[in-house]
Amino acid sequence: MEKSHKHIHCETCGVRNKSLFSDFSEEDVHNLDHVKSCNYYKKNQGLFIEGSIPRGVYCLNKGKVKVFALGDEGKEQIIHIANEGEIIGFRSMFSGEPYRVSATTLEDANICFIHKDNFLNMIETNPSLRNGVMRELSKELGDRAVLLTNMAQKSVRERLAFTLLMLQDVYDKEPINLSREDMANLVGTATETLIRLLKDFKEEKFIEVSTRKIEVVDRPALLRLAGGNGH
Amino acid sequence: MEKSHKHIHCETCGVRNKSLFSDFSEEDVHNLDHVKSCNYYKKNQGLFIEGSIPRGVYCLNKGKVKVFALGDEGKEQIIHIANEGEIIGFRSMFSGEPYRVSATTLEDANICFIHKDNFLNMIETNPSLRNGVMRELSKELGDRAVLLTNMAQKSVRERLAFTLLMLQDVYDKEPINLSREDMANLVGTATETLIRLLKDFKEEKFIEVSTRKIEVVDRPALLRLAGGNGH
DNA sequence: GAAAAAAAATGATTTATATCAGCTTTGAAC
DNA sequence: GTTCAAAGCTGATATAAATCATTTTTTTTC
Repeated sequence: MEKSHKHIHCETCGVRNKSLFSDFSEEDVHNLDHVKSCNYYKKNQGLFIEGSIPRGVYCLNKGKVKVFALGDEGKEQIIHIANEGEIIGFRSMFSGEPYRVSATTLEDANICFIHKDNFLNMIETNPSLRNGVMRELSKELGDRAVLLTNMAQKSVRERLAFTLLMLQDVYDKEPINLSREDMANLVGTATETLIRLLKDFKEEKFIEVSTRKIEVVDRPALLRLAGGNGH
Repeated sequence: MEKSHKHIHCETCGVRNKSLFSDFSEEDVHNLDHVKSCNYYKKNQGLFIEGSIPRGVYCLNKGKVKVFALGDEGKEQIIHIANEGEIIGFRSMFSGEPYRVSATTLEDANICFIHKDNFLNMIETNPSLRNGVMRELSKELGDRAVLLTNMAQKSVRERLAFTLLMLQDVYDKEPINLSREDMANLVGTATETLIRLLKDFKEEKFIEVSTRKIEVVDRPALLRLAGGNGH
């Protein structure tokens, strides 16, 4: 169901330069290619879920993945949207705990899997990977402090502006393509509220919307809103 | 102003067993003691502030420290309360960025300082410290996913219950002793709202309050509230 | 120990946002 | 191309929580 035997070679992987494996030696890359496996995932397919035990890490070759926690009423809180080149699932591996979050594809995807033992071994023996991982963990910790502050102190309108800017970066030149529900779960609001605010933003000419696709057309305005006084 | 020359020896430090240095060899401890410096901090004294460049890490020997980010209107969002034995400030060091958060003592404190170079050197050469740091980073990242979800999805009442339980752990057997403003900045609400809810909790016999000190007397009730349906 | 300052508490009012209910459009499946 | 389910949208209403304005209590300072 989820497996494809089409192997993507790390040696020629187009997104490796964006990844934590970017400064691997030729030998390391070869070894990496040897131990990893490649899988094809359909849209909305789960990679792992909260509470289960990590078996390894996932390396995104193609496609985006949402990382989310479940609230008490089962509502998803999206913590992060992972993009091509990103490695996900390594956090819980170091802490030895079960996953604290779940991950699901947002579109059809090619994702490689590296078994825990192999990955931890690479961490031990490869200082540059290790440092990259530590840098990544630290950076994300900082990002989350900002997210938490936004969530606690900003209005939904401000958070939406912030989120749209973030999404624009993730989707790069392409239009943002996310369900309203996912977007609401990212902003931390009700779907209805999100829809109403999107309409406002559209009328205020901050964004352009065609069915579900969204494009940011007035970045400075959103920046102003997201940054400071959006009242 | 902030310096005391009373040196606290790592060899006999009472909280070292709770710290990331707990399984240091005798030699490592001796070396650590040699490179660190000890300082006395008064209540509400800053250790470092958002935007500045990390010079090293801080190891709490005595006293608690609040770690917080500043919102756009200058309101503090408290991210974490660090306790004795904790090492703080190492996150930004790995990412090479300026601090994303600030840290200030909540009470008079003894805090040791380890210079960046020395700390990074220990990380390089001491796998157990390194693994401890990675475990710590990962764990905290998981905690923050939960915090973010709480902030996005729970009511202030539920978050207060959650926060009180957390604070009870931090203060251990002692009563919680935090200003109402700090507590509000931890819960993510207005000070007035926090005060009103504390009154409710007191009337519902979940807590006992004497002036500013708070004791949890009905932990199960708070757990129920914090966990699930607090409406 | 009185005076001043800071923190805590209370009351009244407003408002942003959730919730509920119904309607419409879109895209998928046959 | 028609049918059906899911996603998107709109309107009405309720409410949790912020804000503003005072008052009271506690803590600090001289």
